[in-house]
Amino acid sequence: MSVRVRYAPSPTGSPHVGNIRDALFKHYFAKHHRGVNILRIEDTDRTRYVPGVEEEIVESLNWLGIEFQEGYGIGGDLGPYRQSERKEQGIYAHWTQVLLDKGAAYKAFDTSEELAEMREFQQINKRPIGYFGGMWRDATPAQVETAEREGKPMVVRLRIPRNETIVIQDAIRGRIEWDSNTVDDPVLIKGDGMPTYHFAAMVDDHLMGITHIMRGEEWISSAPKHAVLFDAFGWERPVFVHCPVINGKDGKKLSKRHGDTRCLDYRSAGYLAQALKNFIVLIGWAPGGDRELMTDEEIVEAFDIPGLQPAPGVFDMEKLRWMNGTYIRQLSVPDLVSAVEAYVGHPETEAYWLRDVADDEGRKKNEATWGALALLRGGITSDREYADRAIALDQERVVTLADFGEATAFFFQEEPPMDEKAVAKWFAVPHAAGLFTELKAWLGGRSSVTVEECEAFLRAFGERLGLEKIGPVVHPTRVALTGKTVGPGLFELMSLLGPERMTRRLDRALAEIAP
RNA sequence: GGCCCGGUCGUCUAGUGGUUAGGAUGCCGCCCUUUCAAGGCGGAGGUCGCGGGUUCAAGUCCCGUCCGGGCUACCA
Repeated sequence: MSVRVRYAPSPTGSPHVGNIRDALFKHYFAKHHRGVNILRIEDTDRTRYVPGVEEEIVESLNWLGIEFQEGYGIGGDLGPYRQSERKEQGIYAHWTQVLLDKGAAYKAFDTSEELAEMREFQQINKRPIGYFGGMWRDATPAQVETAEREGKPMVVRLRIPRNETIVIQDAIRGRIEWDSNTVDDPVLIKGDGMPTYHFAAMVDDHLMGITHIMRGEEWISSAPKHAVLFDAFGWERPVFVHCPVINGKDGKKLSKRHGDTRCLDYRSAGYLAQALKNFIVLIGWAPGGDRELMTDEEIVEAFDIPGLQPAPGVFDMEKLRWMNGTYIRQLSVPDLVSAVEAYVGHPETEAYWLRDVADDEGRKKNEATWGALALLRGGITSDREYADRAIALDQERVVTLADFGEATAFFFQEEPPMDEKAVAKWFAVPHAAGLFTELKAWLGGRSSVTVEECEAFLRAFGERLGLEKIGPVVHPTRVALTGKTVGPGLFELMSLLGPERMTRRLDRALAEIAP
């Protein structure tokens, strides 16, 4: 039988890394088995519904190249793929009635106050907390009829069998069992007529032919309810695959301060989709052996249940940064420049760096980052070839796409800011003025210089000075030309800057030495 | 409180009874070198949560225990 899985987000907020990892596992699992991945929107909680999130979910998924063969926005024979629409079609009402007719579910008319009271009582008496029947599980038809006539609030609950052992077979953890007396009767249909996750997801999973219920391990506790539901219908249970979750550095669920960033913010921050995917898939899954850097094809080939880890993992930002850097370095120059061009040109990039942040220092840094990026964007429009070559020169020196702003800034600034300490150190060497003057003279009249010519000139100058190492010649020149002590190879950068720009910068340096 | 899941360097992990417990990241050092990176080489970092067993042999099997986490909603 062909594998069918589903990614079923609730549109209650922007997709974060945890959600995306879930989607990623299903994507690779389906591809590995040449099966089907379905996108289903679970919008049964109207109180938490956030408009516009569906679009962001789709955009996040598209950015990462997570594929679906069926579902919301794609289509398929088993739609609709949005649960609120399925509810409108009466799908859940129909299957609720089936359960009611079988006696596998029952109507309950407790008020929320009564429920709260019940829980309080259970807490005080140290009893298991939950709905284990109340007065409605075994109410007579007459009592139910009266309650309905009085218009009391009603929910439908699943009748969990008592005094039994409920066993599920988890594909990662093996056999898991519960005393059915510790499993309470879950609500299937809420007071507003909407189905709960427990009901809608399981009914849809069956109707959509889902073969593997892959989900986070936080669902293990509800698994017996779901198993009982499948059994009550007489449906074959899918394979349960409870995947480990991603935790923050504190070992707890991912939170804002621990890297649970909005998925698309990684794009805005300059991460490559492929790097993020490779990194995230490796949390909670390993291909065996020492493999880490993998192409998408290799991951598809290797991804399967045996590599899934039972223990949750921690999101390590530093390792993501390393991986992103190696992915940037692996890009061909044409691919690199188009990635950078797309990045600086994306409206969300600017919005990301310029958005409100609480601390002052952080905001200033972000503004500076965007300032440099905007400079690069301007450079690309005014002289694309020049900009592209500048980008290529910094490929080895960045971790994210955003780093290209700062790294290439001096190429576009008419008067790059000078690092004062560097000026103090390198403009003070005795040969500085002579070096700049000679270089200027050498440049005079030329329209361009090659890397080799620059190197030859500076080496010759060094030799005339009797220098063994070329450092004392290189460093002052670098500072004069870029204002900085770090950056791409000096000869390469000189060739790209060209005689005109260099001459102006040398004039400025000379003025600095002897005002 | 109850139920359930988990536990190998800080972190991600390899490991399926016999390995000096391996790799990656991060950290430190050296080399290369015009700087910073990148790259190469090396180092520190693990009593495999702990305690008992079983076995000639245990990270690997069994029992107990501790710690962490999840659920305990008419949220998902």
